[in-house]
Amino acid sequence: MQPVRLSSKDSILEAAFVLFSRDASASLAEVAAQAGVGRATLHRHFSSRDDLIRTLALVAIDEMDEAVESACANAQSATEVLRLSLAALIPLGDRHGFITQHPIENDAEIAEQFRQADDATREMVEAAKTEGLFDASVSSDWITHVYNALLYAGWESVKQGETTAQQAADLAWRSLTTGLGAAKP
Amino acid sequence: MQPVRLSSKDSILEAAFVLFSRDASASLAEVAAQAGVGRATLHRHFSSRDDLIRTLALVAIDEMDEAVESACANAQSATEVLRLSLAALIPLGDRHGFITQHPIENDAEIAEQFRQADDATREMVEAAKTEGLFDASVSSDWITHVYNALLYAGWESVKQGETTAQQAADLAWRSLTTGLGAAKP
DNA sequence: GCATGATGAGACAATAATGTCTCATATGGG
DNA sequence: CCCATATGAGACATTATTGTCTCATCATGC
Repeated sequence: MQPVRLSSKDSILEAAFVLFSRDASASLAEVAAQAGVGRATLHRHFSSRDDLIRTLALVAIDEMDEAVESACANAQSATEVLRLSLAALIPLGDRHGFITQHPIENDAEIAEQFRQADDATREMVEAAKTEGLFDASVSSDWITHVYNALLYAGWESVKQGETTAQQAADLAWRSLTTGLGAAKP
Repeated sequence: MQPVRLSSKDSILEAAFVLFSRDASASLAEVAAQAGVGRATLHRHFSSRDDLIRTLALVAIDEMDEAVESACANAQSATEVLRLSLAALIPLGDRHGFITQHPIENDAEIAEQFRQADDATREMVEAAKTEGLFDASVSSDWITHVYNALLYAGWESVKQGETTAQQAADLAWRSLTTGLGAAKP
């Protein structure tokens, strides 16, 4: 058994995700307290608030990329990539939320990486369209919006204890593809 | 023609919605500047930052209630209420976003009002289920999550200029009920 | 014109947040 | 045991934000 305990740096990052996704104006003192480390230790690892925020964004993007890559290693189609990615991303909903609701327009590198991730989703959506997954008459922009929105809905559902991550992923996928209407007779 | 110009107070509220939904840690100086009023004027109308945030939350809930009520005045069924509410709420997406992503747990009154609004949606969902709109085997909690998520997706789509509010409402409704899958042969 | 009320600009003080520093301690490897 | 490193606690200076105040200006209605 490896120790469950995180390093100071990771504790801080984890605590910051939790706090900042709930309240972007939380102070660094709150973050340090939540992480169970001294305020000075936080500054030893992150030179400034901006540095912390920026690191969080990079970590979030990195974790999401990694989760998607690992989940889709053996995917046989764009459809499968979308389905597996959704399942892999739902547990990272706080990371996703953090990036979307933070003013990272200032940082060119992060904005660019985030744009790339969004573009990748849109490309997958278009590939899945050619596979017959989506109605070709609906814009890929809209489908991408819905994909991201259902990602968030799944995360919310898991966070509130209503479903497991896998159940949420199944529900989100079903909602995306066939909707929630009663079965046609 | 009434003057298009808003009162100082309304200018501030509007600016605060725009800024705070993008960056919850925006300073009051930024809000005042965005509103085109002096910082002192902001404090004449709102005694403190908390007062402003609290007022924003109350206004947001109020506007959403009013929009729903007005849109659904002649609705004949729960299904219609949901459809019309969705269309009415999408243009108020910034209000909705503001409430969901702010730490208003501190204020009992606002938390209660927000909970009531959410409960009302869930009740409508359940009523619509008995009308045969939704698959009865899917939990109302999940349907409510998806409803809110699509509300947000519609707002995003409108904000980015991809669709009009009406188009977004139609897309969201279609996504909710029948999904985005290709038509079955 | 005059009074009234709202406003913008800016000075000001109080407060909160941030970033730096020191020192005592502990933890773990050698 | 000894040393190197990381840490917590807390003092401290700096900065940003917040909230108050005054005064000159402007618009509006009388």
